[in-house]
Order: sequence, then structure tokens, then C-alpha cells
Amino acid sequence: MANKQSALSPASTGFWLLKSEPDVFSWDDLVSRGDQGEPWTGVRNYQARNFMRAMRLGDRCFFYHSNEGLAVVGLCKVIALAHPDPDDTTGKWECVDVRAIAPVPKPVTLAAVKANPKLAAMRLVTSFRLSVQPVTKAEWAEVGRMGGLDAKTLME
DNA sequence: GCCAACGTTGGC
DNA sequence: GCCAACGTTGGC
Repeated sequence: MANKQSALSPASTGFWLLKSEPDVFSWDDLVSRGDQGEPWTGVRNYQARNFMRAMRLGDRCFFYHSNEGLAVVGLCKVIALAHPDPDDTTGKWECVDVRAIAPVPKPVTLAAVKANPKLAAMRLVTSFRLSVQPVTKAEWAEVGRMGGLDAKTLME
């Protein structure tokens, strides 16, 4: 079981969580991009960048609305590996491309995550400032269950 | 290479 | 809008 993650060697679990302020780029915006998806630009944190480098094609991500909403609202998937962030002039930063898979029928709020003892170790709770973070398979299943997603959609 | 100052994120 | 957490910068 590879659910113990070191910050320095972010081995891919295949499950992630991406934060976005809905004012800037919302779940609806990602849905509107369709199959083309969207490059996840603007990440300016080394740990978050390293997690993106560890992502593989087909890895699944929760889409979390920060600042407003404060909830997991959708599922998306990685459709392009880490590549230079086109918005970055320093050459240091990278992004992956993701596209929407399905909305979360009952958005899972941060409060609900915090209230669930099974999710006490989730980075959303323990390292809340990290905008790209790994999710364990158990956390993926639990948040999915809380959100009213069936197992098939969760593993799509 | 330490650490204080500063900037940013994001919940409240 | 405040402020806690924490990452980054830069002086020494």
C-alpha cells in the first residue's frame, strides 16, 4: 500500500485534489471546455508542481472550490502530462491538462470532510494551503460515497 | 545555512 | 477584511 507519501518523493497514487477559486476558474468553466479540457496553469508552489509532475494520464482528481463554496464539486481526469506553464516566463513552472468527468451530485463541503473521522488525515484538512494534493484510495472512495457518486463513476 | 521579514493562501 | 499557517526571500 503506497498511501504514505513523502513530500519529497510524491509517488503517484492515481488520485488527487485540485483547488480552484470559482471566481477565477470554476467547475462549470471546466465542463464548458468539454473533451479539450484545460491546462491547470498558475501553480506557483514547488510541492504542488512536483505533485503535478507525478501525475499520469488517466489519473483522477477531485475539483475543489476554495474561497467560495468550499466543497468538492466535481471529478476530472488528467489528459496531458506536466508541461511548461504557458503563463510562466521564468521556465520554472509546469501544468497538466485536465478535463471534467462528472459532477458530484451532493457536493462534499470542507466542514463535512473535517467532521468525518475517516478523513482526519486528508491534506485538505492538514495542509489546507496546498493547491494540488494527493488523495489516498480510501479517501477517494469515502469522499465519493459522501458525494453520492456510484463506484462506477468514481473509477471511470 | 540560519532565521527574521515578508508575501500569499484560504478559512472564518 | 482579518489573521493563522506556511512558503519564500535575503541579510548576515
